[in-house]
Amino acid sequence: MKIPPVKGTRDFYPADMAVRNWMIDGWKKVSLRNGFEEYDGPIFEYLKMFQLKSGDEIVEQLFSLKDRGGRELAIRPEITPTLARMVNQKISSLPKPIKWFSVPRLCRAERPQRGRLREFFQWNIDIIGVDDVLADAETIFCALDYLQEVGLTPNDIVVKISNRKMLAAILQSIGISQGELEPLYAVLDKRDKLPQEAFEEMLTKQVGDENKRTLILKLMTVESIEQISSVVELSKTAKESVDELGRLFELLDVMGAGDFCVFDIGIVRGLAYYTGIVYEIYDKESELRAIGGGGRYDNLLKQFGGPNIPATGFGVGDCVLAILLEEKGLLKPKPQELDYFITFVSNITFNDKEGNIQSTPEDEMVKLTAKLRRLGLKADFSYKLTESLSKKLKEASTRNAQKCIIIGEEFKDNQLSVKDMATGQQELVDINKFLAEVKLQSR
RNA sequence: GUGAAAGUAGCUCAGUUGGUUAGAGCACUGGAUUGUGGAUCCAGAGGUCGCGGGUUCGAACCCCGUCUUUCACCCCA
Repeated sequence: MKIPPVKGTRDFYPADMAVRNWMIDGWKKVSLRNGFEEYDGPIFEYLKMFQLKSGDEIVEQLFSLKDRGGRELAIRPEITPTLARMVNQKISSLPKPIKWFSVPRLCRAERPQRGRLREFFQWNIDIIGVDDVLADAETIFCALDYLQEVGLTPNDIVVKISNRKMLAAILQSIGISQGELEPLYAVLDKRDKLPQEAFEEMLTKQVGDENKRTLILKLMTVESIEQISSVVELSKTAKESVDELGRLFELLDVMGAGDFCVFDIGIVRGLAYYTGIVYEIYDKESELRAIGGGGRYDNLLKQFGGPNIPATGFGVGDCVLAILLEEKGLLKPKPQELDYFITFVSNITFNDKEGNIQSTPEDEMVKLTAKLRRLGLKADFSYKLTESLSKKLKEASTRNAQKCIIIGEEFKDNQLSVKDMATGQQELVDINKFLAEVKLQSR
């Protein structure tokens, strides 16, 4: 019986695995050089943990199960709640700020589409315990540090940034009540995702008052921070958060990442828990869904039963990123290589003075391969039964061997033929000398 | 979860109005070449035409269902 792979999952064949490892290794390398430490949690948690943050409708979007003890569990659709729990548990003993990263494997029971699968990897970076907008700048820098590392430029991607605190303050000064904010965010978040007409229709349903609506529509057209004050008069809080946004762009400039970043008042993020700076990273043509996004979530740890501690962070999924890098020709995983590929010539034996067979070339091949492996080198041999050396050299080529060793007649004089596969040059080397040199090389 | 389109070899695709044994390129295996790779040539293997049912003398082709993928919604933590 043939069993197909599950909807929305991927099989990682060696070539795919090379891509996945290349990407994740890059994330880890950049995280570490930006001063973040790696953490991870369990792949499933209590279902309640995800309901707490996002409500009941989210239950439909995740894979849940009941264990034999009747516990309601769910496979993690995100790692932030786990992070909150882990930090809360040790909050008093952890030095601040907490700069942690993770590359969790996540599952969401959504309908798969291009760039969105049911199982994926997500690079997460968080800074906990810093109020300063510098922390937001640092997380954005870190994301860009990686994206630049793999070759993306301001011509390829853009970070669209806004401030929820600012939006809240302005909307409240227009006359939108606290309770209306949340559903209104959901509408405003759609500005770039819907045709203008559909957007205005949604807005009309949400905001009955025409004067307010006109102001909001006008506000949503501003293209720079400076323009905001020309549309509405800023309250004290609004002015502070506009300044905060200004300071963020200053810092991003100072860090040399300013070319990637723009202000975009349409960035709201659907999620309820964001409290300040919010941003999303897109491909320049906006052909794909968001590459990643994040922002400040100052209330989340408290919501998970911890102290009132500010936090900011982002997530970048592997699916959209892989599509973008593929399109740009920037997907360059290292091919699997061998240091040595060991072959032998058939139809000879190695005899003692009396003519008794002491060993065969095949045994010598296995012996040498084992020795090289024990010395820490990547070494392999052919399982082909063919006597054709040609075929074995061909295999050495396809295996990306740097050097090919041939055990033949010259082995009787303790010599190996060592062929450099890149230059095609071949030399006779004394076997003991060869092993001594390899030993030095492997240190 | 709703609506739409697509599905032929490992990959990219051809396949005439429904007509005999479903093809090509790349990749793979063997040989040309029993001590020399990447090239070339020859050969081989690989298919229940996504799956199930129906119409028909006859189905890769038409109809229904289903699965998967993609697109538009919902959602996007």
